[in-house]
Amino acid sequence: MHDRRHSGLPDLESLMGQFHAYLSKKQLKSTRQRDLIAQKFFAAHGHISIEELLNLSRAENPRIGYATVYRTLKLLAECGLAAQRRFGDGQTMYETAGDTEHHDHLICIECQHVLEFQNDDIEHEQERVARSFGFSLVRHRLELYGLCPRARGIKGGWCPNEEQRKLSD
Amino acid sequence: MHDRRHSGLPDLESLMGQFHAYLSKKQLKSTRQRDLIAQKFFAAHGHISIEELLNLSRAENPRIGYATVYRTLKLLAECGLAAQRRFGDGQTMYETAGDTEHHDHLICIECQHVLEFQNDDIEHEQERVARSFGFSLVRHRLELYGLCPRARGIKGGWCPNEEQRKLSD
DNA sequence: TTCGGTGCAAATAATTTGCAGTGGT
DNA sequence: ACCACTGCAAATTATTTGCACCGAA
Repeated sequence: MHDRRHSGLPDLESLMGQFHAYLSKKQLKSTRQRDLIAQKFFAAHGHISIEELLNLSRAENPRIGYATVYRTLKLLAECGLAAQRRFGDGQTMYETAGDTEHHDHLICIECQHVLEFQNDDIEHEQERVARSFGFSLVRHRLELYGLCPRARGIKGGWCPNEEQRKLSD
Repeated sequence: MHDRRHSGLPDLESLMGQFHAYLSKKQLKSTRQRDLIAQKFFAAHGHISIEELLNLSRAENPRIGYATVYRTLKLLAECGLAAQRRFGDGQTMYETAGDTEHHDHLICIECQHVLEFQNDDIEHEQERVARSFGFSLVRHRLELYGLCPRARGIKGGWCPNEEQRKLSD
């Protein structure tokens, strides 16, 4: 149902390629900083905040500043490679938005973590709704908020938060 | 399909009642300012920004300040009567979120206007997805972005923007 | 060599908070 | 009367901008 995520994903090289193509089309320049930030961003291919991205980038180049991260992310958004998202109260997050791939979000309101999923039935139904109003559908956003098994009090229940921790250690 | 908006909506009185119930349960006080802001908010029962709400409230009581509006909206959100929403880049918007009623959004990316709709098939499928991850679903947000008939270039096409204007005159 | 890019610090914008006085209960 | 609430202004936080210097084309 959603393992598309792990196969058809554009690879880093192709994403960087798209980015560079956009820059040169607009007569803008490729710089170390932009490349570094874009690579970190693509590598994280999930949800990342400006601050996290800054920290990742500073690990390799400590002199990178907030402004450059903001500016680079704005470029990435312009060329459709990043999408701005503002969940609950927290900071603004960005995510990769390759054309081929789309996912929706399932968010635990207790541990705050975010799972991605994809469901074709929902997508089709959305198409139908839009058509029924005479609209042509361009894009959408679907976020489900709920409680993960752990938060629901299921003992030994699985929690996306911890899952994530395990993966990143 | 969406004329439910004009029938089953909780009325102002009932909404104010829920608000007051919440306040007294929490041993908080009902004040003129809170009542005024809440009423303006419910009356607008669509999407409204802090600033718009402040202006509406100031029309009746010019001394209302931003802080009070923020604080009141936070209370309304706590008791489930308001929901914070951050669309594109603009300001944060709030909308009424009565328990009985739920709607999703269909937004024209050209004329910026927002239609509400409700589709049970999608709702059910969302439930199923959440369950398949072991989540219990609490609430969701669905926004469809597209082009309205007019924007698609259909001559004489219908445009939610103008529709709205007609209704509110 | 030429502009656009970068880093920093200062500017803005959005939201929150401290406090002295006001007002529900 | 008590303690929460309000309005204001100051504080915080997130994001943008101005500018002198740097570096890709």
